[in-house]
Amino acid sequence: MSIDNHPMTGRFLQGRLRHAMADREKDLIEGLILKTEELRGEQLLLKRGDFCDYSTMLIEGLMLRTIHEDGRRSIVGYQVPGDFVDLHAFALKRLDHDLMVIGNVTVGYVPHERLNEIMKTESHLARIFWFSTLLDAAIHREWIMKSQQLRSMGRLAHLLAELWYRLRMVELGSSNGFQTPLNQIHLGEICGMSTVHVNRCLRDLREAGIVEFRRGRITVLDAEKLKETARFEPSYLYGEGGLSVGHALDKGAGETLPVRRAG
Amino acid sequence: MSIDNHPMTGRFLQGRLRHAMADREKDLIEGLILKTEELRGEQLLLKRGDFCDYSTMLIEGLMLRTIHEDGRRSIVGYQVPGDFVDLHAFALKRLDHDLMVIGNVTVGYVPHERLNEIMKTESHLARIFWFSTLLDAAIHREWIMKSQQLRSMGRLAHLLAELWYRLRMVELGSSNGFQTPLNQIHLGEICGMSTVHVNRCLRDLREAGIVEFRRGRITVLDAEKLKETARFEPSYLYGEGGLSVGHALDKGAGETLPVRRAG
DNA sequence: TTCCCCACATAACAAAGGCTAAGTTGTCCG
DNA sequence: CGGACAACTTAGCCTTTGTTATGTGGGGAA
Repeated sequence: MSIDNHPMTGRFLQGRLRHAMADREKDLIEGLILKTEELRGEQLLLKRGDFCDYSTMLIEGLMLRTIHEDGRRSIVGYQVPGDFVDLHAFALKRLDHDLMVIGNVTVGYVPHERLNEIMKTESHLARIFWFSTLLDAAIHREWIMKSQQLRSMGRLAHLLAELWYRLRMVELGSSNGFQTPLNQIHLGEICGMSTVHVNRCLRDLREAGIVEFRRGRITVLDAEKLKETARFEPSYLYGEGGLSVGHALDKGAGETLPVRRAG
Repeated sequence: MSIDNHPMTGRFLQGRLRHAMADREKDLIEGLILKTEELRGEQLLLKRGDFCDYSTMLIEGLMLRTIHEDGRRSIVGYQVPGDFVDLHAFALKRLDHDLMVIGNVTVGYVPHERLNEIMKTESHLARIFWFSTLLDAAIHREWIMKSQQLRSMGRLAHLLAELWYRLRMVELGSSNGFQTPLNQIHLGEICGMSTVHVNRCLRDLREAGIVEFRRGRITVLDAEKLKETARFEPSYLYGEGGLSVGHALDKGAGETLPVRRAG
């Protein structure tokens, strides 16, 4: 297994830039976690606007980024195990959205003072951390594009495909599906559609032999059709072999290529 | 005027954290720009997946972040003067989307080797740069929420309200409107709706006495109604007086508050 | 076991928005 | 001054999606 010997942070950037970190750096990250906490059910972890001088690493379970407006909730992102969830808070100090946990969750807390110390001396790690926050932004952009281009069934399929892919990147989920604490209301809050319509689309996906949702258990019936329905193209997740190949953050990579322009 | 004596970068983080930078730091940033270029019309500046070892500061005009899929174009973000456009490329090295210029644009190029040098010695500036990329992510999240919560007229109103606000943050636009190179096709590509429907919504907005779009000239007829229709709440832009008050990136701010949790 | 509750499921109607197909207007260019 | 072109405008029809209402089913608590 590749969760190596880091029980808390072994999934951090797994499948992406984990290979670009030296063992010494992985140890440093592991040492950042001051304490861990187990939570269950659906609860608020951090509220929009709260001052915050620690960050959170998600160790087990699922977390949601939510925004409440006019009494209605939106889910603008989610995080899977291994994600450094609110590294944002380190640079922004106040979040523009809420963080919620859902299901059975284990989180690790990282005080910003420890991060500060490390960032001063470890410039490569600082870049890695920055990189990891930019991954979230890339996912945001994909969501924006999908909301513009796909009808509801495609958006729903895309969410399921992405979730499956992200879980498998960190060695969760299986080749024929995965488990999730999300219900149909959550799916609607993520895809921007009514619960009734989520249900309609799930029925269509099931009857088309693509994917089945049953009380938190997602069974992928036809991975190829799912990918097609969702127009899922995972390069935006910057996995190994994708856009990040030959990445400048790799251990010891030089940066000597000349400036060039496209077009 | 507050564009101070930095002709290229004087708008960088204006209205947000510019006040948190020392004059010495502003000089450093100004010195980053190797050369500038003027462009006009609608053209591709950087293509998805291209390797890239410089970043771009937008000095004048408008830039778009676009993603093409199945022959259809999506606009997933835009930048206004003063924005450090693809600082992302510094950390990611390859972009997951295209960058386009539109209208009459002046850009400044910043080689990554210069950025590298500065980041090593100037940890405060490094944090400022990180902060500025997180601002883009916050905007992405707001767009996601708006796409989930608002119908087409609201989304269109939100775009116009945000653009107006962001331009005014950097002392562009006026109290009753602004000029933009965007046409109704672009508006549709941003809001995820057909051009025909953009036109319908613009008519509705005009007839409701809210805002008027006429060949690149936006006239705000009733700022209050616009804000209301768009449910526009600008705190996500982290302007002065908003979420970033008492910000830890302020010059010389200490970071001594205790860890606390919300909820 | 039985009840209760929450998540899931379906139907019928209404509203929003996509698509096609024409116009119309303004601007630039010869 | 007239033609060409791009941006804008409107109408009509049809699909997608929201809304309201109501029914079903399975798991946990008493």
